[in-house]
Amino acid sequence: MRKSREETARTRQRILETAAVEFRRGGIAGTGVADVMVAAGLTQGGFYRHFASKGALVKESLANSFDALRASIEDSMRDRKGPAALAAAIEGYLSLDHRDSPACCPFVSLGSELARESHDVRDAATIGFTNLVELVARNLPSLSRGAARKEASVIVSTMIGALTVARLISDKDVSAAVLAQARKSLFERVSSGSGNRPGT
Amino acid sequence: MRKSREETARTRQRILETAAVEFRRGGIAGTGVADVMVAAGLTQGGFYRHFASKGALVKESLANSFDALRASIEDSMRDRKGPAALAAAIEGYLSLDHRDSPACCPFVSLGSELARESHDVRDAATIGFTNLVELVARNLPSLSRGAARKEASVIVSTMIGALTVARLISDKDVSAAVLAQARKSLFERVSSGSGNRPGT
DNA sequence: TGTACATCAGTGAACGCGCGTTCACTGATGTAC
DNA sequence: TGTACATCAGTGAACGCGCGTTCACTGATGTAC
Repeated sequence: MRKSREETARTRQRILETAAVEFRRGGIAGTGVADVMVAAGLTQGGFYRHFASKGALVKESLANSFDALRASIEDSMRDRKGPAALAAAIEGYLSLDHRDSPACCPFVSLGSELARESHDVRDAATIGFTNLVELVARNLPSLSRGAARKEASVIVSTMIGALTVARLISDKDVSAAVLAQARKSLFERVSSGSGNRPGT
Repeated sequence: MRKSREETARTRQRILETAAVEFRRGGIAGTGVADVMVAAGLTQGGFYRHFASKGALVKESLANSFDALRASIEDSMRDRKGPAALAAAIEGYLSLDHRDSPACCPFVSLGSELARESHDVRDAATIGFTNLVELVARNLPSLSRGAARKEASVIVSTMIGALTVARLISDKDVSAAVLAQARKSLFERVSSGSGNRPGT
């Protein structure tokens, strides 16, 4: 039953992409190697032909998730720039669809679990967060580079916090209101150009 | 080895308080009944004299954690009022000490896990969040009741988001910077009284 | 180009291990008289 | 108030079960000549 090199590479990629979604859906601790393999249409025994351990899969699939998040936000900005690009990104990120998606932002779907992961995984998270901050800062042209980064850090923190809260709350009205208020506040913040006097 | 009624009640309370800390330290999925019992100075067999299941312990101990969070924030406000009270609360919440504490805010230490918990637990989380929003809103006297609640929802979301990010990031400088920028932004936001024009 | 053999992707069953839960047992506490 | 018995908090071992990982096996693919 040996497969060709190309098929082996495709299988590995399929496991990786399946895992990225399954970990976000069920949590890292809550998703087993067998769950991932069955979801990828395989049996668990074959897993170790592709990865050395569950930890290796976690590390690699999360790095992919962070990249995919950045790509998804860049995509939501399309060819807009400045406040219009940020507004589009915020609208998509703080939407009910994103909240209810199994492929939700990894900082939100895995936030508290990531804090207990290996240094490797948390290094990938650091890069992922820094990339998001850069992406937002690039669209705050009225601020200096340093000030834009600081402002962007707060904007991204608010987005992650609001979506985290919206997902864990059981009351659908409160949840939708948390998203709506964060959207409104961030819209005003990015359109006023500078938020509330970021300095130094 | 039967114990008196008072001692039984004290033991139950001890298990509850131990569990509240252990779940926040190691996660719900990552903390076993035996871990909690050993940390409480007991053996695992005795657990079921006090609780029907691990789920029942989770529900009850998390409700306690949400109450303890409110009490802790109220305590950090002491007898201050308005912006001064909020500044004190923000400073304590977004501190390095709080970030590194095993008894960290449950919305942060368990955020992504809570989204997958039972409706009961998430109901408790809804009440816990609403209570924090009320506490903050009460100290925004320049705004109408409704506007203050909306503003408070964004402030609390930002606090939770910034602390979540600060905990999962491996780079200590970036982590400290995320907290510092959120503190600065929120200080300005609460001292200006209205943030950025909350409406409706 | 064709043949013979080595490789290895994937299967399905098995392995320890730790988990939540149960249980027989103990002896101090609570209750009935 | 004192006595006899029932209750039950806590112990320590055991139970299934699911997990991550390993392994013998298969047969198609890759390689050496």
